[in-house]
Amino acid sequence: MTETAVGPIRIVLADDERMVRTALRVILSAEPGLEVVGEAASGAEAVSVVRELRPDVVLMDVRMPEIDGIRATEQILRTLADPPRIVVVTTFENDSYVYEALRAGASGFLLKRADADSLVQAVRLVARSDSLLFPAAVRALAAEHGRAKPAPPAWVARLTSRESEVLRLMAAGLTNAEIAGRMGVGPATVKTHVASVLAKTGARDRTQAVIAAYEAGFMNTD
Amino acid sequence: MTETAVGPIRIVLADDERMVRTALRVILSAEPGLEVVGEAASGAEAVSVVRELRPDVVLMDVRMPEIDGIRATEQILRTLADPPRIVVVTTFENDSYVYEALRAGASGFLLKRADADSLVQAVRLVARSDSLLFPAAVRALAAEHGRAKPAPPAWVARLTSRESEVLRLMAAGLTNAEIAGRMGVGPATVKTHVASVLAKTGARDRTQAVIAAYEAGFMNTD
DNA sequence: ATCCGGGTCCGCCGCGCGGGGGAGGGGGCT
DNA sequence: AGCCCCCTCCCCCGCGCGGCGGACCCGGAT
Repeated sequence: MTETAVGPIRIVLADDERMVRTALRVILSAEPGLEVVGEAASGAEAVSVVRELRPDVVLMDVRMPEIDGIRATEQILRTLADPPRIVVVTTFENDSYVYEALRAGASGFLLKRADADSLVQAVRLVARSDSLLFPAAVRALAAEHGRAKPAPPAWVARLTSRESEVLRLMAAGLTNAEIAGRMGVGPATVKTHVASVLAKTGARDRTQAVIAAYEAGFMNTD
Repeated sequence: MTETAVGPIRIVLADDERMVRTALRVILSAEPGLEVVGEAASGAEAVSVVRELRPDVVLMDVRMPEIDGIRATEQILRTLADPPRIVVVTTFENDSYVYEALRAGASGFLLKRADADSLVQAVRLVARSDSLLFPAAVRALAAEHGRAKPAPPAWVARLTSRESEVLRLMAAGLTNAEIAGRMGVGPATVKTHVASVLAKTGARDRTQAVIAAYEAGFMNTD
């Protein structure tokens, strides 16, 4: 409502491939009310161009030299007052960057294979309302997802394959004898491995070792 | 691209408040290329109306009598071949229903306070491309979030306050003696509680009890 | 009034577990 | 050839733990 009256939607394109930028420019410029005011071929350039031109919308590729689209998005949203809406452009919709982009504050996503009309309307929609199709709840969800897996503790990598196996079975609630049976080795061997696991995890007993495994997200690594 | 040529976008409104339906109808009908073909005042009605009219887009309120919007969405997407895009209408954007709606397969969200232009463009956009602003990755994220906390097992509620306390300390890696000290009771008392916890959790030893606590999300309940 | 369940304690017993040490074999690195 | 790590297995010892039975107090339900 606010920007519709004051003039056209001002757009900056950030993509390292010239052809992509040209294609987008052609599509968007043909549309009344849309104006492509600048381009950038890298993340760093995107940040400075946006800082200078203050567009309403940025179409940001994820894979770019110097700084990728995610960090460029972060920098723009963090450093600018009244920042533009940022639409992230990806090739694959199950791209892992999607999470990070959401967390970084992207307002929308576009697939590179999207047709012209979708592109135009996505830009229009995003320029008007940031949270229309991306509720705060979704963003919170992404944030949660991100900070849920921060630290795979150092000791995980130090476990030998056998020790990992033993820890996994410990964390399944098996006794040493059961683990021995399951692994086809003697109980004494299992005890040795358990002792190593306790030492490496800094655990006092098997219970603490299991706790460490869970806290480390060790059980999710299936 | 496909539907634009073959005719107007056919819309069904599902909301238990007549005023909301009327308002939406007025806004959408005034727009060229959009046509409101039907209305429903409940989730159940929405399912049958959609099944009969086969619209392109459904605007679905979450809170409705009989069947809520979420389950109506599920039913529609599950039972119909070539189902319509469903846009969920919520009052608050951090509504917890957002997760479930995403998991149910909703293509977009609208706030009831959205302005007319946003509404129209959201409908247009969603009619054209389902996954444009909701990548598969986001949907997967919601699904993961959903099945992460489905079952707070029955035994959790059956624990007495003292037993919960003991289990929490067990899951912190403390020995019975340490728990006794921390709780200001005798070691024998702790042993009694531990025995109760083991019985209720179906655990064989404290390790399995701790596992049960983690699996039940018992440790997140801080 | 009785009963029941939660919380608090106490003993005894057996066993799985953890700590310590030793020993042999295989594979990789130098 | 050495060396070291990993895997394998053995002994003994001590203790925390889990299973059993019994006891008391108290508050609420019957």
